[in-house]
Amino acid sequence: MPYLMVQIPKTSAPPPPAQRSVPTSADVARLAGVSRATVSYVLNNTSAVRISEPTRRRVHQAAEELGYVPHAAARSLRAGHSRMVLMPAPDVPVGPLYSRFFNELQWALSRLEYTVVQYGGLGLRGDEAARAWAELRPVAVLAPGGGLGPRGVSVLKRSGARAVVTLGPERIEGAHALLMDHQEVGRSVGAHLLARGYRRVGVLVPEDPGLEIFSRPRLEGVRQALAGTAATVTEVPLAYDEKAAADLAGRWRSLGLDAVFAYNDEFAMLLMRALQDEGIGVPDETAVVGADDLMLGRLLRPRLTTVHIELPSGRELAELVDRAVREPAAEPEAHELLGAEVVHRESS
Amino acid sequence: MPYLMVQIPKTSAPPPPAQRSVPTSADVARLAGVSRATVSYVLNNTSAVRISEPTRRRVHQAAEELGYVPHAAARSLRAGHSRMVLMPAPDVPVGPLYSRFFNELQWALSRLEYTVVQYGGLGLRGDEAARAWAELRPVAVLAPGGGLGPRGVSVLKRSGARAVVTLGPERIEGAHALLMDHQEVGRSVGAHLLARGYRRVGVLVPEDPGLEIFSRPRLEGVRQALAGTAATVTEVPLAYDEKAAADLAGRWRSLGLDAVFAYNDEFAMLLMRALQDEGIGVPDETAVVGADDLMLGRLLRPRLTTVHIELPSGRELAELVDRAVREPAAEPEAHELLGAEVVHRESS
DNA sequence: TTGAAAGCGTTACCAA
DNA sequence: TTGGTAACGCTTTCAA
Repeated sequence: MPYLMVQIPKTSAPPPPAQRSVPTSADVARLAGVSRATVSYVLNNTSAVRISEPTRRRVHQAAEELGYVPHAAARSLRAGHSRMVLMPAPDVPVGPLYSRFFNELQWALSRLEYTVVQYGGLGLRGDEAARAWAELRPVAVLAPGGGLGPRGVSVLKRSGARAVVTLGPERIEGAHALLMDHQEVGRSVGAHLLARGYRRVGVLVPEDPGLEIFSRPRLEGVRQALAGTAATVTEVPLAYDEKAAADLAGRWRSLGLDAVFAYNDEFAMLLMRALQDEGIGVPDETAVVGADDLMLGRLLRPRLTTVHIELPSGRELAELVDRAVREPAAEPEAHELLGAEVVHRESS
Repeated sequence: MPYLMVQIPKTSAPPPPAQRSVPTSADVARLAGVSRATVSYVLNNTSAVRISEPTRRRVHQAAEELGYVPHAAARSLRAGHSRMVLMPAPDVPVGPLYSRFFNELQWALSRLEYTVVQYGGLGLRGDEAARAWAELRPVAVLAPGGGLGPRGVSVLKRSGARAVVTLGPERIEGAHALLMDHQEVGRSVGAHLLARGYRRVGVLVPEDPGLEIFSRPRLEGVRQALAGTAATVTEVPLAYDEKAAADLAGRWRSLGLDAVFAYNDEFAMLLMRALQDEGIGVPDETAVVGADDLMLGRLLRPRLTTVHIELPSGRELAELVDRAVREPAAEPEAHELLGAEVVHRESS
């Protein structure tokens, strides 16, 4: 941000207080009695040039003594590129499923010598955010859909990103797409309920707006699966809150539903408890289905029917990113990578 | 690329090929027919210099047309400092409590105009990691304890970090400390169980080694609370796994415990279900206490006694970081910031 | 009001 | 085997 650059030099002019200035490769060179070039050769193990063993030692020792650490910005400025893969930090607390997936991906990218960085620019929307990311000149950007549009992708590519990969429901022009179609989750639940003879299906929709990107498609998927049948779909908003659940359970019978898709396992647990406290039998009076196949679903009584969501391994994704970086001209790939399968247990 | 510089000035007609090289402020200057300095003045709203309105417009338009985005590395290289706050990305899937805390902190730091970056260097340990972080020349580093030692702190400070803040059980020389003493969690549980007359206390310890930094102190806390009393403490390892829990429940009675602290609410749920399936009454035969005060504890029957953990607001922490950055010479502060309080429900 | 030039820390080319 | 030097993109004096 421009005004930021104006603010700083005034207020915090840096007269090194109790802090010696940061050692540079020139300092190392001086202490070792060699040139900066030699320092660079030694510290980077440049194979094109041979440096004598005594010199190497002197350089290493000098670097050690000064606590020299190379300056990444200077290096990538000089090199004209970096190995940074940027992903925006999630702005909502994210479940164990997604969290594990991200970790695996991060690990796999590290193995391929990329530096993974999660950028926490929480105020920024869409193209604003893309601009902020572009300032860091990442070699690749991995962004959840929703925020990023074709303009954002274009900004990133023009600023040197060799690969832009979106995770989300739809393809974005110019970007590789990892399609995660949560409608598929809803569809599988719809089909399951239909097959088991349920006809008046409720779908819980969390009131937290941050979850809409998941909840809307899941709802829509149920609608699709039941379209053209005798079954009806009722949207039921619910906050993740004991009181709200109890209220809902109190007027549950008036809704006249024989089954409900509870968005995910945690909401399912919340609702199921409230229904049971109200004396409503699960699954006899109302079937309950969750999603995400968390441990807790197996621990409930009745055991929770849920949707197992299969994500690809982090390694595969890391390889996609790597391929895209190496072949930036290639046509963007689109991968459908969300497998949804109902795990039938006792609650439906 | 140089040859581009040669091409343009002659024709000055920009027929944009597929993938041009990244536009710089020099390109903007050329297109707008001004100097690079002027571009910088305009784009940064430098108040010290007056630029005519027509010139401003030309510059802005040229920047827009080229899709110019400033190069953060070059900027901070020149400026000699950045506003980047670095924190290592967590290497284990982390619970909702910690996750919410981090999000809040991130948001608060953004409000103070810091750029928050989570660095995902998963292979690195201790001082290795500190070196990698130092390469990015962050103005502040916020790191969970465990990994970082005094040497790491020193590396970071020598490389220009004006504040190093650790989150963890102990103070590290030279760094500000946000002390999160999980022993306190164990102590409060120990005191609670003792007061309610339990004498043979088991403590569940997750087998996942990533959780040791939390589980060890919690166990130790229980030991402390029960030291010098007639009560005994038994360490009970358990994997987060249905089968393991069932096995444990199968030999539960042979352990001769009348109460168990289950590490956290999720393990408590796992164990409680296994005990109940085995016909072991909770709390009559064995009391169960969790920790973290998650929603799910309220939904269990019997309702789960747990430990509510109070973390400070992200805003306060952000302000501590900001203060530390502005006054790097100041004595490192240490804040005790984990409040633990037992929430008594029905399972104990 | 604008422009020329220096310099931030690196690395790579070309000489010595 | 080593050293000088230019260049990466940007901001900021100092001059015009």
